[in-house]
Parts: sequence; structure tokens; C-alpha cells
Amino acid sequence: MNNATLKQISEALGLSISTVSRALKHHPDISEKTRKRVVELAQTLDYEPNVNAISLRTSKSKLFGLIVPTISHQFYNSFISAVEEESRRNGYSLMILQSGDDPDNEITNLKLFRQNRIAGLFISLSQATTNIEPFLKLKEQDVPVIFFDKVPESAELNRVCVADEQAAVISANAILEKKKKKVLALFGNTSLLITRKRLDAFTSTIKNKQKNKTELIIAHASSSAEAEVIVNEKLKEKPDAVFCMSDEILLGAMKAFQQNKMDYPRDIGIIAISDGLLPKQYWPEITYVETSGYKLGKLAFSGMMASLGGSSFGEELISGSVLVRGGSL
Amino acid sequence: MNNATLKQISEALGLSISTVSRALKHHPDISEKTRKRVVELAQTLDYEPNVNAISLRTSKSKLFGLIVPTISHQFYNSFISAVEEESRRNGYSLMILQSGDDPDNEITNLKLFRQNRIAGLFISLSQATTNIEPFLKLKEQDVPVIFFDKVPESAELNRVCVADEQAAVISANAILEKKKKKVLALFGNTSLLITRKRLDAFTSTIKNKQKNKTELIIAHASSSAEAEVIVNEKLKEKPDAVFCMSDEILLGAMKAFQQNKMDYPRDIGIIAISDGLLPKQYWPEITYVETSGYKLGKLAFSGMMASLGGSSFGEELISGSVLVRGGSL
DNA sequence: ATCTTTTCCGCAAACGGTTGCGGAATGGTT
DNA sequence: AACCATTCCGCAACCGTTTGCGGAAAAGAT
Repeated sequence: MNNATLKQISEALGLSISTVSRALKHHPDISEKTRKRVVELAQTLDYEPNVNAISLRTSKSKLFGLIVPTISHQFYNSFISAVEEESRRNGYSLMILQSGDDPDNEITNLKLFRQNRIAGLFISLSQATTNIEPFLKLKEQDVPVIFFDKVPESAELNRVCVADEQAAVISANAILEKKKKKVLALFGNTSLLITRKRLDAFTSTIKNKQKNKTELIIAHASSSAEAEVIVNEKLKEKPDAVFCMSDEILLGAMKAFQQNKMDYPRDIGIIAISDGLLPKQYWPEITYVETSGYKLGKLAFSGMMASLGGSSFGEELISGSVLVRGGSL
Repeated sequence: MNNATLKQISEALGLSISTVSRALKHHPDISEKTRKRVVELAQTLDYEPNVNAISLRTSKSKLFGLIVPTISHQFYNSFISAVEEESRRNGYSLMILQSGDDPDNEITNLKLFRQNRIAGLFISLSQATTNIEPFLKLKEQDVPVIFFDKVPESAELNRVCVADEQAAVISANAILEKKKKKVLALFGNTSLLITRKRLDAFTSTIKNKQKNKTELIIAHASSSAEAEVIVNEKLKEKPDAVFCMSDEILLGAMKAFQQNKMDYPRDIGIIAISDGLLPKQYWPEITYVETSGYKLGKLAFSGMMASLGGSSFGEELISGSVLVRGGSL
């Protein structure tokens, strides 16, 4: 389908294939004169080494796989951008697949990746995934697996997460600082580790400062639509602040706000944990605790390179969850 | 890096490599007895044919490339989902790269794709791309190129677009139907064919129905932030309807609405051309003319398969742009 | 003139899978 | 017993690249 080969160049120049190969990679055996001739022709012919031949020979590909529940999510978008950037800088390519939050698709994707002989895998698990056996099998075959964001519980795996507890604590403190008395706190599905971590950190922070006597209404939603319904319902209890643990939930909450013509921050305060894109879509902009997918991507990539180098690491947290003040609290 | 090879299976079974190969693909030369033995062992060994070896041998890869300005866009997300689905169904893989709306990145991405010997390319051009020479070169090497959404002007290329004119006409008619008198119409950068098509169709539809004497304020914005500023400004002229030709512009307009505490549809009507995700984030939901990335993706894929089969096609339009009524007009 | 370096380059095998061709083994027919 | 057809399988070459090894040619040393 494509272009020139070493053989073609060698024949055109009356050299052997091996000489051309060596010339192209500055092997000291090759004279400067010959090298120049080769390089020149290679350029005019748009020669690109055939990665298939190289991969076949070395049994090493320069391809990473990445699986996310959906790319239609700002957090993952920025994560992907970071990994893509770093991959390129390090001579790797990246293949992106979506699980659609379906464990079956994860398996299918995994098979595709194995066929393509990926050198490593980044994965954020689907909500329903319980069996991580297939991923371990990959690991046994010396293909590093980096779990990120939605990670399994087993501790000896390579995991990269945002600072869940920290983000929740910062959120809780921001709410307490504003002397809110009745907080509606919205979380995702508790089957996810990430949910439980944020939930625990948030509630214990609120409760430990008993002098405030802040009341807490906790609810769970596993989709925007669900969050919308719940907020519509709970608004009757007149909370003076709402906390959303994710973009998805924030979206539902904001829709409920609009339906009830809530005037924030006057009638009610709102704060969320977010990557930062969605909060800026509203006016006043939503106050949020930033969990950067981009930074996490960079971290995940360095973890991958370390794993390729043979080292393994426990769970790592990204440090800088930081409060970004909008006008919503 | 990975698993079993034909050689390993053949040695374990005391057969030759070729017999194993044939057994695995139901070649009639192989007896049922032998085939069963082979298939069984292959399964327990998790045998997967090495795509590198196959690609190397056939000079054909089962990999498509796809370039979009950014994956952080609902229209492209759904387009990608469609192409991904179809690719999988047809035994292809998909590699996704972002140009970041930068022609230089497009070239870099193209190089990556050539190294990976892609079998075909889907691309939505960056705003600034003027030189499509490199894509033509690909085409000469029998790698079909399907342009979609942001397409170049040359007519003999394979192009797949949404029904731009139709969508604009539907929007204009919806506005006229509501007897609006002063319409603020927001468009993107005129360097894009897509902008000019929508602009022309929209304005001529409005103007041709002179009995309405509808006044038209036309403005251009190439980002959300710009749209926000413009709407804030133009709101002083008291339009009674706003038209946004894209999600990006709608986002900016809505922010300006919120800043001015506009109560739509009471104070002002709004309508947009969109894939449908963003309009549903607001309440009341925004009335929009749907341009489905998903459908376009399906169309693009069938175009790709046709091209691989040797046929070429002119510009194709997706038929069904349809009005989805929210509560905003 | 003979021998040793140095410089420069080619041979060949290997990575894993496919496939045309030829051939051994088996069974059946006279 | 001689022959033919059928069934089943292996040999070998090829895709493009890399690399250890060995060797020819040129240059230098004695």
C-alpha cells in the first residue's frame, strides 16, 4: 500500500540491503560518501521503515492501547491528550477504544489490542467490571497495564488516581467556610472505589467539625438524568448548598436548578469536583475542585514508561487538587 | 511480547507449521481429526495470529486512521463511535489522532499513519489547512481518503458532509414560522466551506420571504468566548431570536444569556444547528436542527469500503437533517 | 614484496504467517 | 500384484528489516 523499501533503494544504488539499512542509522561501518547517497535517495523516495517488519522482528510494538468508558467526557479527553502527546514524544502511537461502560466490550477491545500486539495498556474500568483476570493475563505477558481513574481495588496493581480524598475534603471545607447549614451531597454509584473514597472523605470532614452543626443530605445517582430527578426532589427540603462529586452529576443538578429557576449563589450555593470545562459553561461559573485529567495523563504515562523499564509501583496520587473559585458558592 | 505462534503449536502436535495454519482456517486439505486437535490447542494457548506478520506479508493492514481537530466535541464523538463500530464489524481497527486545529500536527499525524501503513483515512480538516497535497499523495498510493465535515473544495475528492444547506433552511423557516422580527444570526469562520454554505442558505431563506420583513443581524465568531462577547454586545439591539450555526457558538450565546438573565423563550427565542447533546443540557431544552455525527460516520464508512473496492464517489449529503423542538423558540 | 590494519560492505538467518506444488500414505479397483 | 484416486500433509519461498560474522579492497608498516 505504501512506499519505498530498503531493497528498492539498494537496487537503485547498486548496494546491498544491509548497507542501506546501516547507512540510514549512522552505522560507523558505512562511509560518509555512501551514507549521503543513501540518505538522499531515501528522502526523495519518502522512505519510511515498515513498522510491521520491525515489530515482527523485535516482537516489540510501538503502540499503546487505551480504553475508557467513553471519550465523550472532558476528563478523559484531557487525559487522552496528555497520553497522546507523551506517546508521540517517545515514538509511540496510541490506539483508543471505548468500552461504553460494558465489560463485554472491554474483553473485545482487549482481544483487538492483543492482536495488534500493544506494548502497554491504559485503562479506566467500566462500572460493572468485576473480573480483572484478563488484564492480569496481559501483565503476565510483559505488557504493562496502568489502571487510572476507575481502578480496581487490588493493591499490587499499577494504579494512577486523582486525589479523591483531598478533593472531597477541599470541597467540604469550602462549604463549611461559607457557613452553610444544610448540604445536599450527590455521589455516584457506590460500587466504584472512587465514589466510596470521595463519600467517606466528604462526610467525615463535614461531621468532624461539629460546632457547625451542618446537616447533610446524601444521595446517589449513576447518571445525569437520575441526578436531575433527585435534585428536583430534594430541593423541597431547602438545602442551602449542593455538592456534586462529578461532571455528570453537576450536569443533572444544573438542569434541575434551571427548571426551578434557582438563583445561585443567592438562593443556594453549588460546588463540584470537575475537570473544569463544564463549570465554565454556566454563568455565574461554578466553583469547583479541579481534578486534572491532563496531569493524570502525564502521570500515567510516566508510570507506563517506568513499568516498561521493569519497575512496578503501588498506587500513586496526583497531588494538586486545587479549588477554583467561580461565583456559585 | 505476546503469545503462541503457529510454530509452537506445530511442534507440540508434531505437525508442520503449514498444516496448523491451514487447520485454523478450515482448509479442505486438513482432516477433521487433525483440525480438532489443532483448534483445541490453539484455544487453550490463546493463539492470536500476529497482525504484523500478516500485514508484512500482504502489504495490507486492517487499520484505519482518523484525524479530527479535537475529540472534545460531541459531533466528532458520535462520528467516531459510528466509525469504530463499523470498523470492528468489518475486522478493522481504528487509530484516532487529533490535529488541534493545527496544519502542522496534521502533517505529523499523517506521517505516523504512513508508518503504521493504514489502509484508509478519515479526516476533518483544520480551519487553517490550505494545502491538501499530502492527502492526495496518500490517495495515489491507493490509500483511500474520506474527507468529512470540514472538507476541501475540490470536487473530485471523496467527501461526506452533513446537509448544511438543508439544516440552515430548516432553522430559518422555524424562525419565520414564529414571526420573529429581528434575528441575530451567528456563524463561524468564513474560511470554512461549511460556514459559507450555512450562511448563504440561511440568509437567502430569510430574505426570500420578504412579506415578513424580518430584520437580520449577522455576526461571526470563531470561538465560544468570541460568541459570548458578540451576543452580549448585540443584545443591546433587542433581537427577538438568535440562531447559532454550531455547538461552539451556542455555548457562548447561552453564557451571555445567563449573564443578562434572559428568560427564553419569553424574552427571546433561540435555535441552533447541533448534534443534540448540548441543547439538552439546558432548561428549557434548546430547539435545534439535528446534524447527526453518528449517521455521518456510518455514511463515511460505507464510502470508505466503496473506495477500497475501487470506486470513487463525488460529494454525498446525508439526507435527514431534522428539527428537534425543545422549548427555546 | 610481504604482512598487518583499517575501511567498507555483503551473506544469511530470523521474526510469523500464507500458499502453490509436490509427494507420501491409504484405500479401492481390476 | 499392479494401478489409480483420494486424503492428508510438508517443503520452501516470500513480505521488510536488522545484525553478527566474515571477507574483499585499500592503506600503511616493515
